Amino acid sequence: MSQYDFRAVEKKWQDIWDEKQTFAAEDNSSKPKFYSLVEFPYPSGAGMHVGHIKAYSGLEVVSRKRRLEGYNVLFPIGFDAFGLPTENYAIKTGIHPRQVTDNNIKRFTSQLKRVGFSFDWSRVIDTTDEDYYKWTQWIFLKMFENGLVFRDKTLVNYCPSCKVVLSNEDSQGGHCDICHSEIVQKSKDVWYLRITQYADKLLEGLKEVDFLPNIVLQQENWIGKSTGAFVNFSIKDTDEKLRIYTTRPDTLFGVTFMVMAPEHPLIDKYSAKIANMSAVEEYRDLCSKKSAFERTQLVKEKTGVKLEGFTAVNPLNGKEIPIYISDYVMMGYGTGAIMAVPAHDQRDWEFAKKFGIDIIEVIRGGDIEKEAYIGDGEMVNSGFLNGLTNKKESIEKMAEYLQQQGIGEKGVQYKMNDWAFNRQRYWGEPIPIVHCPHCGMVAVPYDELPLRLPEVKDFKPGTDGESPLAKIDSFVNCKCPKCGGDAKRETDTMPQWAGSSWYFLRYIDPHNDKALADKDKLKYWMPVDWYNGGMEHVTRHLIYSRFWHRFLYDIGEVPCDEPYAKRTAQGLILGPDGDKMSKSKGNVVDPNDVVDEFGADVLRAYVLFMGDYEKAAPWSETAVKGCKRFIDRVWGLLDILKDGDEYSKDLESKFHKAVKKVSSDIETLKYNTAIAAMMTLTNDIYAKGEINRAELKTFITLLNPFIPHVTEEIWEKAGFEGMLNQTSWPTYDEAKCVDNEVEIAVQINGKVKDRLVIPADSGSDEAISAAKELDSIAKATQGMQIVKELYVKGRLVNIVVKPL
RNA sequence: GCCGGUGUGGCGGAAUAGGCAGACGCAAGGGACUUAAAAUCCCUCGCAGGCAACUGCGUACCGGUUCAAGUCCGGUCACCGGCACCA
Repeated sequence: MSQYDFRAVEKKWQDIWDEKQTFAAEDNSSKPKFYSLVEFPYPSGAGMHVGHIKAYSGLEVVSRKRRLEGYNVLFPIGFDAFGLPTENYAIKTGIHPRQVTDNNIKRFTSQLKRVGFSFDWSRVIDTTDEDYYKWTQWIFLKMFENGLVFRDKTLVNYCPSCKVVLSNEDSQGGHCDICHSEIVQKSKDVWYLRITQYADKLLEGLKEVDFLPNIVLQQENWIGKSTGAFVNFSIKDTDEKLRIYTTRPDTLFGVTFMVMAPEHPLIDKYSAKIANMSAVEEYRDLCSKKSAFERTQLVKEKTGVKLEGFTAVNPLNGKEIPIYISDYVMMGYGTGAIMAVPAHDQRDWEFAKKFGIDIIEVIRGGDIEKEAYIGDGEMVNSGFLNGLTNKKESIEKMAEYLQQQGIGEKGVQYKMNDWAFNRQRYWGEPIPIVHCPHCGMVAVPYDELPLRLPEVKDFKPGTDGESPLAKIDSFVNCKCPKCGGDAKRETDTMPQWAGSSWYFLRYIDPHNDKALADKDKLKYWMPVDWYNGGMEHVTRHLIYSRFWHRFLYDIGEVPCDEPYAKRTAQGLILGPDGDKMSKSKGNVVDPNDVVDEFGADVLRAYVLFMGDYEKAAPWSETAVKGCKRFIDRVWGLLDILKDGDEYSKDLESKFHKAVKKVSSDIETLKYNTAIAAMMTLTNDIYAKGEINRAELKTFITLLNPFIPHVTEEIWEKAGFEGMLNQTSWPTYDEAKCVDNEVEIAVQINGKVKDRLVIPADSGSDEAISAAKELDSIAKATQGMQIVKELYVKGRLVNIVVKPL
């Protein structure tokens, strides 16, 4: 048989699949449906990365297997193309982002096709297409209509380098997600989506879906729900209340001071009452200059200023309590003020030590001279709570008391903040809102969507962080849709994450111009059965899109509350040096090079074989060759093909076992062991020296989802009918997975001494007596007392002996 | 600091439910074929000792449970990821 010409063969089948639309999903099918989704790529100028290939190859295998199992499979792809890298490239080169995006999409498409992924190419979407972002804007307006959009002037995360406001999700760790510059806090007018209103639903929804446990955990931590109580402290000589949130209301008797965030509004309101206002101003100034990073440095010492002449009253005992401002209290969480219980909170303890404030123990069990005691114990110095030892009970009792007395009430807090939703940039969806001097914020009417991005020459943001759109008078000036008077358009655009928050719905009906998707089609296809993507999206895209989808469910636009039934994540591919691949390190592997040199099948096999799918693994140039050898050996099977319409006796159980193993491994992301099992089977076949037609048929069907080109070619060359991808997945017989004979180990005191072949159905007695007949075992047990004998079926015999 | 995860040959990694540690692949060494190289095929391949049959040790470290531990329990260390003054 000739050498395998992968270039010609791969091109041939890719053209056939393309022409016949082999992998197009059917809309009105009676077959069971399977919707497998991979995260659509951002079409960057760098082209595809081997990481993309690994991310898509997992569900590619599942999708191909499902089709062979008789499912109607929707496995779509598209492009998430709005965003800063493209815009920055446009600023640098002067090429319009539209042009840049189109070029990059073209390039990505050809690269994806070269790998032979079985995407449904008739459903490709592009988030920057106006027929697409029309519906992104439509959803935004629906949210606006339902009170989920609001505008607020607050301190926000701001990237001085990108000149944009960022959400918390986009500035994790105090650094800009795009350029990694340090984030500063800036007071700005910001559009927010009220995602906190969905915090509980997002948390609850996690119980009904099949996500990897660490994904669930990360989302739970990000949402960060805590339960506790709000307490209103009176301010001495005023009618004002200082409202705080605490998770431990039961420690209220241990409060010796209060702390407010430096930005707390009460400070301005009562500046006249505060005797040392200049010192306060000085401290606030200092804080505002700190970056988010500096401010969250744990190691640094506690700082603060006592407010002179401005004190609170403990509602339980009427005691006067000093109030401080300190930047260890954040305006963005709770009420921006706390009651400090230094005996039982380490931060409060450090502050109290530094400022010489009393420390009152209310929970027994630690040494509060040395550090705060945060464990459980008996309540002391706490009036009606004294003697209680159960934390839950004392919290409950205090909360009830506060409620009765009208001083406070139970409450819930979340770490998650509302989603800062506008970006002062050009290459994004325009926010469809008009600012009218009479009517305020007015929605652009639905029938005027899409609100198109205007053509501009200059994409640079303004120096004061203003959107480039603000410079286009013809865009900005408009009439108010409500009163018809002169008005101005919002000039900010939506963040990168807008388009990807609902894209999986659009695949279902990508060309619909009446709705984001047809309801019957949504009903048939949703939810996504299996979604695979990166861990880096767990607290961003994955939470944002669940939020949007739950909102669409609440307004009756989609048929189910949770969009994704199952979510998995692949591990990174590291550079050959074991470091994360990056251009600057020069360790990036280009999938094109691999396809050129070894072929698409080799690339596909290798990314799945290289290690545990869920873990990071370094690329190895030489290991790729192992997959190349394997595929050549698979091709070589044509040379030793014999007739036969059932499995041969000596390979029968091996084939049944392989079908079983490969079938189950694909379902559990164990692609590496599935391929290993096929390699083992290949070795067995070569050891025998021949393969018959029945065996070959099963063999290449099992491998087809992994290496579709070469198996399809073998199918044709061997003279089987039709196309391999349109046949069916092999089945196995559990009874035939067992061999007639098994080799077991024979142990003395748990150490292997010998091996023995016995009939697989041997009983315990037969196995043990056969073991004892072995010379080596007879010798080892001679002169010994046999304490115990056991047989583990099909595994081993263990004889426990001790000296007589 | 808190929460998760991981730790197995020279390397990537296997190991059902507590049951033969190292499947499969890579690299390495030896051999065959070849004028030669590549490719291919065959053999060896956890460590230490021994001519050998064999013996001892071995899944990060220390201890425990068990006839039997990579797997279970207690403790320690290291690395990776997430959050990070969240009251």
